[in-house]
Amino acid sequence: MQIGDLSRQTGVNIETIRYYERIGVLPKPARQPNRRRTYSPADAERLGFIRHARELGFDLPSIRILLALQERPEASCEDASRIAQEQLEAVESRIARLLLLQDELARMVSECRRGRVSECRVIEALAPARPTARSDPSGRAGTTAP
Amino acid sequence: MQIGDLSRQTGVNIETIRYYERIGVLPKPARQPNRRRTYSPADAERLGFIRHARELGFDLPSIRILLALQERPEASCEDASRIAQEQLEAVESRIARLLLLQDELARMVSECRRGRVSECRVIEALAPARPTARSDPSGRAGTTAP
DNA sequence: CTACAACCTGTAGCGACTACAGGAGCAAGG
DNA sequence: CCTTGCTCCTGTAGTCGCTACAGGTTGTAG
Repeated sequence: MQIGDLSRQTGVNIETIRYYERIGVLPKPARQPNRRRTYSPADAERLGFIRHARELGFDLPSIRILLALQERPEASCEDASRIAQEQLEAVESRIARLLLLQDELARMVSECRRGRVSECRVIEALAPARPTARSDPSGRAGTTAP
Repeated sequence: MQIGDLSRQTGVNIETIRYYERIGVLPKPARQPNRRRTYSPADAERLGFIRHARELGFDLPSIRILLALQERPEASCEDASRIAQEQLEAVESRIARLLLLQDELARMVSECRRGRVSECRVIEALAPARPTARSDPSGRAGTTAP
């Protein structure tokens, strides 16, 4: 099977397949005499694994670890479950954060009376706390973005 | 106020501030004789606006539009509410997607008995449909045996 | 024979930053 | 005076996970 077949079979873009090979997430495949890549069903399985993991939001370093584990059936799956646990927590916190955003955006949108910018809740809600008469230029430090 | 003060006041990284200037999201500030950038409270407000919008997930092109609108109080806020509406929809669909992931990940993690990789639900769940010891996997997209 | 598809390599671009090299300016302390 | 240390400067390159292109070769069908 050559790269186009693999691409169709797994739904992964050809360029992405070559990219995965370049960064070592997929092994270098055998080549035909004309230098074209040849893949086995095992390669397709591996790529399917990668694809599914990407869809679940795992990053490529994590996927590397999961792939390495997958090849050692007798190893403990401690690492795998830790990675999945971390991913789950990351997803949960993203959800929590997005729910807050959703709230704020929904409020913005629903309160916008579609009049002039000067009365627009969307714009207003984005503006930082205004120095309404009183200024606080003490530059309270502290939270630098991580 | 110079760039470090602005950074502390808004919580935006110094490098990011310069980046925003480079791409024209922040206007080029006045300079002191020693070439250092000087910012006004209005700049801080603008940057605060940008930061908040970024936190809400707006991309920089959208933010550019919102900033331009903000400066024209008499304009209609139609664009602003449309952008916010789109952002809201994007957030909603991201939430929906993440809830599905959360489900799948939670199932993975909870079913993992922390034994060997060969029995690990995490790894198993990521693998694509296996041919489970079946002979003749001829079904798929004109593949030839390797 | 010609057209076209599929493949090849290598490089550059995306978005939104972040990091670093290598230097300048300035205040305080010795 | 000189050093130390801080902030700032410019310019460039790296991050992540792709995606797109240029410019070439090979294979296949009509």
